[in-house]
Amino acid sequence: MAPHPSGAPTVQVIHELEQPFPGASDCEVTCAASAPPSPTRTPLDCAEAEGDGCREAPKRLRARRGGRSRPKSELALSKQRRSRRKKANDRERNRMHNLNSALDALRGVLPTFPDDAKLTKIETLRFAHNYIWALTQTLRIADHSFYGLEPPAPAYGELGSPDGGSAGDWGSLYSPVSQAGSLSPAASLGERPGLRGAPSPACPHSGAPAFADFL
DNA sequence: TAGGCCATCTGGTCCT
DNA sequence: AGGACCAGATGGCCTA
Repeated sequence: MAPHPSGAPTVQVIHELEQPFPGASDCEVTCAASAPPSPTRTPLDCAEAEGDGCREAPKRLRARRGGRSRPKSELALSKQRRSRRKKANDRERNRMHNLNSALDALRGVLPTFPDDAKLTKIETLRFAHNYIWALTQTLRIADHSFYGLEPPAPAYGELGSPDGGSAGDWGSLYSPVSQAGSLSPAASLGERPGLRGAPSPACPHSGAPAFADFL
């Protein structure tokens, strides 16, 4: 279901899975920077072709009027502007690649089947949110049963899962418990044919190794 | 064909 | 001044 942009540059994340927070290093950003020119059209080209279209006009006037020093010709300024824009575009592209790398790393540690369709960005975030919540609940319950204590009051809000599922219920990760507009990954996963048949609620991870395990 | 998802560009804003 | 971050716009790809 989730689209796999064929033209888009592939993000390498395998090595990052071993890092606490992949993509955090500037080196990596720099490395990514040398990658892939845009596979699609570049509006910059259009802008260049149009020669700083009418959108730029007011700013140009401002620059001309307010310039403390204006040793540069219009041509030089235009060149400088384009150069700066190009650099900003590169940085923005790298920033987004970096963000996607982190997202891919996150996908890698979430319990899904290898042949499942790739989680979309929003699904990944929602799933991670619930997954963390469920793990927390499990830990808490295990803790208290070990010490023979009464189950504690829910820590996350008053009751239930972040999405409104029942507390401590692994199934809440995978079953559609959410109301419309909730953050539940389950809801969206349930809607996706490729993602049906979730891991066993009793042991989510053992039944579904992360993608990274198969790489 | 419509709708979802995505990558990219772009201009604005804030921060260093 | 320059970089980071953000949100809006745009267009491509894919699936139902």
